[in-house]
Amino acid sequence: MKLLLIHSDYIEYEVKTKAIKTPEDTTKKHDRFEEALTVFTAVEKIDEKGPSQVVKQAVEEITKTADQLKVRNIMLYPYAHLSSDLASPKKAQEILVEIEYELSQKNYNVKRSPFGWYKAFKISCKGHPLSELSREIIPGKIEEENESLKKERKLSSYWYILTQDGTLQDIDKFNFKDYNNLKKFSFYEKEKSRAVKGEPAHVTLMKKLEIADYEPASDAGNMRFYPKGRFIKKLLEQYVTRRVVDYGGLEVETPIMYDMDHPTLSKYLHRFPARQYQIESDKRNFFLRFAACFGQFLMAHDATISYKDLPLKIYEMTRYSFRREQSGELVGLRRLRAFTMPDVHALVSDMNMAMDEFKVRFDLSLSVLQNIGIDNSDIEMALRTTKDFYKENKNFIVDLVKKLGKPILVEMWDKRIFYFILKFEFNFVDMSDKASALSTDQIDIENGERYDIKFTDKNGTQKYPLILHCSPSGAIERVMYALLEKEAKKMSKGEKPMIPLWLSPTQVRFIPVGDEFVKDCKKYVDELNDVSKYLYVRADIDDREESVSKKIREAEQEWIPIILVMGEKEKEKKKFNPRFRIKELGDENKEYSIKELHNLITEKTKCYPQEPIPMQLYLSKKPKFKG
RNA sequence: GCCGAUGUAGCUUAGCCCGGUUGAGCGGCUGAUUUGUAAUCAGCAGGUCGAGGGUUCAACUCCCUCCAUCGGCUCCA
Repeated sequence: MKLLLIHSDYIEYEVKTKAIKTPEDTTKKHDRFEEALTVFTAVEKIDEKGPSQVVKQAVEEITKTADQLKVRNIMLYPYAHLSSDLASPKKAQEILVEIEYELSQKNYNVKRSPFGWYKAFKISCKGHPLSELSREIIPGKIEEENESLKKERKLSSYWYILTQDGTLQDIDKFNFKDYNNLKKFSFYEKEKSRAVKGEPAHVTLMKKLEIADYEPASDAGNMRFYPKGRFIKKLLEQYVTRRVVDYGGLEVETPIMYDMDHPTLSKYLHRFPARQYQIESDKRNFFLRFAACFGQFLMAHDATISYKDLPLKIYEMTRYSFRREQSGELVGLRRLRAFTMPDVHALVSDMNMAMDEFKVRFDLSLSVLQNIGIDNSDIEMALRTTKDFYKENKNFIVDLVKKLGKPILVEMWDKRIFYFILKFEFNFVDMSDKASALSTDQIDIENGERYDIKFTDKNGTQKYPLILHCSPSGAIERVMYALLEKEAKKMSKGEKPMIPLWLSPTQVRFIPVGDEFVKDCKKYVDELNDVSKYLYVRADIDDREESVSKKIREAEQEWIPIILVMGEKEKEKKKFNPRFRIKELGDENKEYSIKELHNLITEKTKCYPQEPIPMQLYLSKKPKFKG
């Protein structure tokens, strides 16, 4: 709804001719109001979604202004020309009558000029700074509708556990004995003594390891990343992007903000009006994207696509996507208001192609997570679909469960409520028994048409494609959260935590026993990187004037995977007795030459992105970002 | 957003119940030590006690409001 409020000496009108087919009945052809706040109003299309909300917000705005101006007289004046996207006359009139009623209940003297007529009017504006105000009202939460949607979903939603052999069991009947995490995920149940655990494990770790931190100068849920955190995030981004490009994704870049009034977007947008950041720029309003869908769909809308081009895969690593989650929901790297999200859509011709592609992307997601360092035992799968789809495609679905190799949670609806017909998620269950989705893929059967995306089929006819939405890893920050929580679990069992070798900012630390060995360390660091110009071994040197044991202690606390002490012995033999953080890395009782260490490391990291060390070579020149 | 808890130096924290010039460890700086596989020693600097208001002769301490963080709830296309 658009409002134009004018503090007037008087407002006067005269009814002339009909402006619409069935205008409001009126006997009064002429009226005048002295010392009134004249409120020109235009009810818009989107107001129809939440009429009661709009009335409430409009009344608030009007009374606020009236009280400020100390005015008791209010003239409501329908004025269609304030907007180009008007509500139906019937609805508009209802809303205006409702506003009139509410205002009169609050003891204002209210007049309303008749709806649907051309009128001549005269107005005298007082002209002081507050005398002319315009307001835009967008219905807030569409509460009633959300409620009913929720209820409907609850009523028609059924929960099962599906095992590899294809048995579908009611969730209450399933024996969870060997499936503790699935149980936690399925019931999201509370364990006995959870009182006052302090902040989540990964939050403590992300600060301690100088990965990421809260930024008080920004909005909550917008993080700062220190050099080490940025580095880990960069490598994850690169790795996921590489895998999607190998799969055939065409990487694009699209804007982070979009016009709220764009006809296609606004429909989609107003289903979830309370969730975006909004930006006002000149006279236009923009929202920050909450997914990569818009940009890619708008691009696909303008593209010329043949059936031969399908499946067509479009990809973007969104830095960032924005969602204004409720403040209480935000936690560390798990749930943010600004996050980095890989999003690959696939346009397909029909359901058969959709299902084939779904399988491919299922494998891709599983493999991406595994290679990152999150394997099958760390995740629980959920699958959501309708009863009919399940019945018709049972074998297809059971095949997915076989691939995962353990039972999954299934949610089924009587009829389709959302835009997708089939969706899978891989969920991570953390130290506090919270579950969060990582990878996901959906078969969307609505948005091809909604965005008017077309392809030409064999016969030359134009068709709407189905669209798959996939994030093969989930949000990158959330992947970091999962990796940290996974290590926290290890720590609680008394095991040493470690960032996967390919992600460790420092892989090797040299500790010279005295000043005179610093230059030898430098020589070896260079040697480690001279073997190949395409493979990096990230090494640094602790040249500070501290005791050897203190330097080792600190390297251990920094989770450095390989620690090498450099002294007379090593200089002579050209061999090291490394401290390996975990036994999978190497044998502590063996001596290693630089060449052997190089091979050991690159063997484990060569299929991952290669980047040099993101920090100073010498620890004496490294600042502390935290603590 | 709702309910509860917390906020003291860059970090971790003592003091607050019962009002009377904030105390320490780590880190930083300076000096000594030149170190062989998880903390070398000494000195120095560093605090509008989250912000604003109130009560009081006097507030880190008691009261109110706000902000931030944590936990729970709700929520998570």
